[in-house]
Amino acid sequence: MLSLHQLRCFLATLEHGSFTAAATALGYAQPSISEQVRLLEQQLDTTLFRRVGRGLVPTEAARALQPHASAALAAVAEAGRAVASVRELLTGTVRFGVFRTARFYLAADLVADVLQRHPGVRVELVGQNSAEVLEHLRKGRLEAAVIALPVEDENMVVTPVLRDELVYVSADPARLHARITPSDLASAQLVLPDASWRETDTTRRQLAQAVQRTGHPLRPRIEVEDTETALDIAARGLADTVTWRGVLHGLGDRLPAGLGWAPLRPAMYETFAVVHREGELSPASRVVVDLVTDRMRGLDRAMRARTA
Amino acid sequence: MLSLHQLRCFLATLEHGSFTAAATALGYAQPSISEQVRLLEQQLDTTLFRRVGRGLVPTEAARALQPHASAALAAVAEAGRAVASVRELLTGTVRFGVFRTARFYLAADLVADVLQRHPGVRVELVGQNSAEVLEHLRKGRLEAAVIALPVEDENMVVTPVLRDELVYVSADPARLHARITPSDLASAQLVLPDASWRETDTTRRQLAQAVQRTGHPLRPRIEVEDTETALDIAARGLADTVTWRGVLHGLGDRLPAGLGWAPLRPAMYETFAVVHREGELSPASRVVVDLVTDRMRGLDRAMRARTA
DNA sequence: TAAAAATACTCCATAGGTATTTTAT
DNA sequence: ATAAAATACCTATGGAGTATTTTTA
Repeated sequence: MLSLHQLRCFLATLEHGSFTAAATALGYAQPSISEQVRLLEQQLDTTLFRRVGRGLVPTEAARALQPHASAALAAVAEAGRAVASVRELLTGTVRFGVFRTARFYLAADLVADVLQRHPGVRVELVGQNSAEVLEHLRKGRLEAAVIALPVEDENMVVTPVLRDELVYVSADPARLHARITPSDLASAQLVLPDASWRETDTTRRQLAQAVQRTGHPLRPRIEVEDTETALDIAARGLADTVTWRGVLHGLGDRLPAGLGWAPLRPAMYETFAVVHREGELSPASRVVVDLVTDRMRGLDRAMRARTA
Repeated sequence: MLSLHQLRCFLATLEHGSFTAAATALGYAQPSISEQVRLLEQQLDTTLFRRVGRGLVPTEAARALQPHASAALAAVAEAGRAVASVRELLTGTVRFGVFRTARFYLAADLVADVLQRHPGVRVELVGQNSAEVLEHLRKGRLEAAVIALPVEDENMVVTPVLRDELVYVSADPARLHARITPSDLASAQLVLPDASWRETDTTRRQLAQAVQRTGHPLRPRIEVEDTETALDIAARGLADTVTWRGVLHGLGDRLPAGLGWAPLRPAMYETFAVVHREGELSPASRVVVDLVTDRMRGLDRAMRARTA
């Protein structure tokens, strides 16, 4: 089969007019070049240079070959550049898995950070739910992510970055007087998010377990997908809900008016961690992992400070 | 340096999703493929496939590489096709050297023959004079030609194909009564072609030698480049000229009216030969060489028959 | 348990070198 | 006599194989 090396030797010979000159230009010995061209001629079953005296004259076949040989070498050079440009984060896509409510914690700031450092890249933050994202990590479709623990997989590198507390949210101040117990939850009219993931979602399972111990099932009156929808419904007084302090913190003054919150007792926590497979991370993922770790840890400190 | 083989292995792996499948498709053993991809990754300093479980997941770098790898392979395939197409005379240029008056012998028929057999090719019939064409052959700029002898070069394969006789041409029947001797030539008012080549042209030299022996120089009254111009001038009665019987034969009824001819005594001959360098001829030249040899030999027989 | 990648190793083709010869200017 | 290609021969790299081990679904 033809080789790029043969084409390189051929083009150098064509350009410089002799094997000797081509050899000098390419940094080889003359016999090496003439051998490569000979092989090329053999494989193409044609003469590329007439050996006339001590010179070479390109044939018609050589003229026909030239542009395609150049194109092949150019494509390979371009291939190298394209890969380098992805490697150096000048182009390409940076993909990162996130838990659904990550937008309340990282919001657009993460994307802004990435784009500022690497203006050429595309960014994809994917993930509907921690369990789903973990599955993507396992299958190799995602390289790294920030999700809720637990992650029971010894092939994953898990770096906890933020511990958050679950709180009870209601539009009715009366319902917020006391600290909320599992039996309060069992009797409450609740609206809960993550309808599609209720079986696997870790928060749901924690809640369900706590309520279960009171002898009652966890039966939310309303189920929706989105946390903000649940908060909107709670703000209308249609039901109460449960969410992370980090969400309320992240929403800030965009929190629907009239809502208040109270802690659960016993307290329920969720820990978020940056997770990726063992082994080398791509430069792109490395960048996002570092940024997310920083941001989430900073947020963790900020929230703990507010509690203290 | 990157190799086409690596790119082929990479693309097959990308397409089939595993080294094993790629190896089967390409007809190699699995370790050979994974080794090639490993080398490619090393040379590009990037990971192309994440080894996840017993499967492979292409990275962003792999996606960036793919189109360029395909382009390189396509260019190489195209290179092979282009060369083959020249080799098979489907495209490309057929170049052949001819003496200046060849058009009277071969005319457009040769070109018609070539184009009929090989409709895709370009044809170039080049040459102003046998001496110039021989120089082109020596320098390798031409592969084959039909020119006037002598060809004194042991590296050339010389195949005589037609012997032609020089004749005296005049518009004045009185000057054609006798057979023309060198002293007649010496005293005649002559128009001769090949003005630019008078030093090297073999016919000129033959004529000059014969006239020289009478003690006079050959001093044509008029010199032009083109044979037909010389004949036109002769037809106007401005001077007599000398040309080949083959020219008159080739012109047929396109010979300017009023011209007649007479043989020279002693007779002077010129032999035309197909000439090419020793060694393999390209298929294109082979075709033209064969066609020209056939046509010229046929013409030679026809002209001898007319003389007998 | 099955399927795929990785590893270890052996073998051989070939790229590349040096030295020399041939050829043509 | 010079400059270039061709030839001869040697070495080392690396591509391809088989056999085996490791990993994971």
